[in-house]
Amino acid sequence: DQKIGLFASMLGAATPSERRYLVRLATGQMRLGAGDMTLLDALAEAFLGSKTRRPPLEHAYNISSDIGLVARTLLEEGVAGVLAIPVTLHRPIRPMLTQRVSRISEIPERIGSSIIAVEEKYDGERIQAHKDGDDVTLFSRRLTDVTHQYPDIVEHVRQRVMADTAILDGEAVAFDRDTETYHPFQTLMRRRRKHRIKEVADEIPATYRVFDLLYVDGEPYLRRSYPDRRARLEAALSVDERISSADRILTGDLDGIQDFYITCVERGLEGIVCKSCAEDSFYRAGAREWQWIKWKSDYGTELADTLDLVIVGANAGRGKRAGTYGSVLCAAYNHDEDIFQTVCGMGSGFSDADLADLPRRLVGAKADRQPARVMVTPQAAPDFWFAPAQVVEVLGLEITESPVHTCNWDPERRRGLALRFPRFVRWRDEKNPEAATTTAEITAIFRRRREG
DNA sequence: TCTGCCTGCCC
DNA sequence: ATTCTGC
DNA sequence: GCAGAATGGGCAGGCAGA
Repeated sequence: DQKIGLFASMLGAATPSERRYLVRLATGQMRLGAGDMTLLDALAEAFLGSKTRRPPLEHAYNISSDIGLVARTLLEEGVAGVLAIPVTLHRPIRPMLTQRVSRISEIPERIGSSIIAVEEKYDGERIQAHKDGDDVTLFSRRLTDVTHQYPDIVEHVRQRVMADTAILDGEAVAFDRDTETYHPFQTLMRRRRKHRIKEVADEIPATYRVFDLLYVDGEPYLRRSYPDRRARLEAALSVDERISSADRILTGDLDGIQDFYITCVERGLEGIVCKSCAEDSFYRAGAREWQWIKWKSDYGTELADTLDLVIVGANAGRGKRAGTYGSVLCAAYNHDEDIFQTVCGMGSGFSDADLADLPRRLVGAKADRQPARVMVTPQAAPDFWFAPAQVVEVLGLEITESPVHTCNWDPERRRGLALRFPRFVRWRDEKNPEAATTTAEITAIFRRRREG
């Protein structure tokens, strides 16, 4: 009520144009067209005369993650001051990201190194750990402080990193000792909490798989080569069951990459990350460049399972999709019951032309209310309903358990199955809705992966 | 007090 | 996360 | 190729309303 009163008085005092932006702010509809990089361009333009002078500012930002600090330092001390901003413990470094390719054979072509390190890729949470004596801070990929969420990792970094100060980069995962397999990502995410952290940490212990070293014993390591950083990392780690460096191989060719990839997938891992071992294989904070390339099982569609799903609903688009559909609700066919059960929404993978085409394709199936043969939970209920008619090919990474999608719905557990990372591939106009992928087939895919 | 919806942040 | 598009 | 902005599933947690 306090908030409402305050906001009401702000709206009352505002001009019509101000009101528009206040409402957009409150409803999360604000689009600035300016992210952090555009802000840095603006700083360079304003204080250094041209946005071509962004690089030193960008570097300081990449190692400090604090655009306010960069701006303040630039104003007070000029470029020299910005260049002197050091890597600082407990101030996160922007994580280096991985590039993607559409064929695995592109990896050796683009990586720019004859020797390639191939590391396991884990489906967990990216964690940057700062060790400052006994004082440990953990940061998530988007640099929020998650120290309190992982008391077990804090303790392991404290005890098993044999350096007084260090910054590590790695992945928190939930490894099940009994089955010798990694828990699904969803299980690890139960650790993202404020309360009852201790109990859940005991129930789902985290393992820290470290793959990089950015700073050690007072020295920044960003501009050392990957092989040097890795060697120093291994020297500093006193490995045990809950903290270790990422498993990897070194290879010189595509066959080596492919072999390791296959063993990773067979062991239930998400994929691989290939890393350049060249002289200039520095840690490029904040960058997504060709020194690191990832490969996951859904990238090469030949091996991946694509699903043919039926459109049963759509949601109104926002922003640049305002006025048309932003996403569609997709369902599989339950042959036994002759009904359609939802598997995912889908709004990615559409070109602007596909999107423009959507209303025309769907208009004939438009329904006033939920069609009788369509089963949907309240959380997944769409803005617009369609009778099952249009079939579409959908690509995704994997099938997961779902509290909102009704495919293979278990009324006892109130859970169905959903597709993770769904995206549009193409229309399947020649298919009838009853020829879509069945809920039984999706269930089989889920079980096959889950039970090896 | 309990439930459902919405947001924020992981991927 | 994935994907598309304007610059 | 970069930067930005569309969009996905899921979990925890806060808050409004039953």
